[in-house]
Amino acid sequence: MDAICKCKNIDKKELERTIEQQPDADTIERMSNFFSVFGDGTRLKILYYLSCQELCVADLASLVKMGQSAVSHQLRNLRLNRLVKVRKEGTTSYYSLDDEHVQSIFEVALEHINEVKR
Amino acid sequence: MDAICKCKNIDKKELERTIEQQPDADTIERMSNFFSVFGDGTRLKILYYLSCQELCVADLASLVKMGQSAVSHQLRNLRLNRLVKVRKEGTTSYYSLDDEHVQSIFEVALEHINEVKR
DNA sequence: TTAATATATGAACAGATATTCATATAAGGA
DNA sequence: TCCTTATATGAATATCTGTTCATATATTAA
Repeated sequence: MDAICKCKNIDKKELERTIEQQPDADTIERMSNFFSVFGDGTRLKILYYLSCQELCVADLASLVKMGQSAVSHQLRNLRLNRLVKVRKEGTTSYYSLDDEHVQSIFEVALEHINEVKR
Repeated sequence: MDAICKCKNIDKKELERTIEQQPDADTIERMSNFFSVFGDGTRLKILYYLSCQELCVADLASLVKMGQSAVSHQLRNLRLNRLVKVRKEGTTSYYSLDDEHVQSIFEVALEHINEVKR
């Protein structure tokens, strides 16, 4: 503990609790991975559009003004992270949200950026 | 609109509303930027430790098991994004959280990754 | 079967990002 | 003043990530 805390003014009892209760490496990795998914404009737009209604790849591509391939890659990312799901009908794939947390995540982020508006 | 929606089964009235109400480019950029900050394990750990108590750079470095420089760079990032603030005392800098959303953000993320546990 | 359409995916490339290293700044003590 | 300590920061580097391009797969129509 001495090796860890060289500063005065630090509550060492509190620090012990902090270390005991710290999230394990796996949790940290899952969390950072989860947030990284939201850390890209294209994916945010896709999630926004899908929060309104189910849409096919071609429509999403024209909505986000990006190539079909790029959108398809991003949808794969979102699918692997369990944020969207697919429904196939003939050759077209209809995507929709697969997580009810997306809305609340968006709300907290909007609160933050609105407070920080410079 | 025809150029946008080539698929059947799409509610075009809803699509119009979706486009009208879509967040502007600036908002999208701020949001993705905000989430990117949380998309890194080192920063997540720092935020966790600071959610327990104010800490100096050296202590944070030994807690996250990383060099002083790396931590300092990340603290700068967090500071620029208004997530932490500094208090100087002599040569040491004490960092603490500067945003009450951090807790709620963490909670939503934990809910998600706990549901997705594979 | 052949052609057309919708989507998926591997490879390549460009741009972004985290860490390290070296060094600068700045305060306090000897 | 000189030395030590705590932190900050610019540059370099290695890694990661998003997009594009080319192509594969699969379904439907002719």
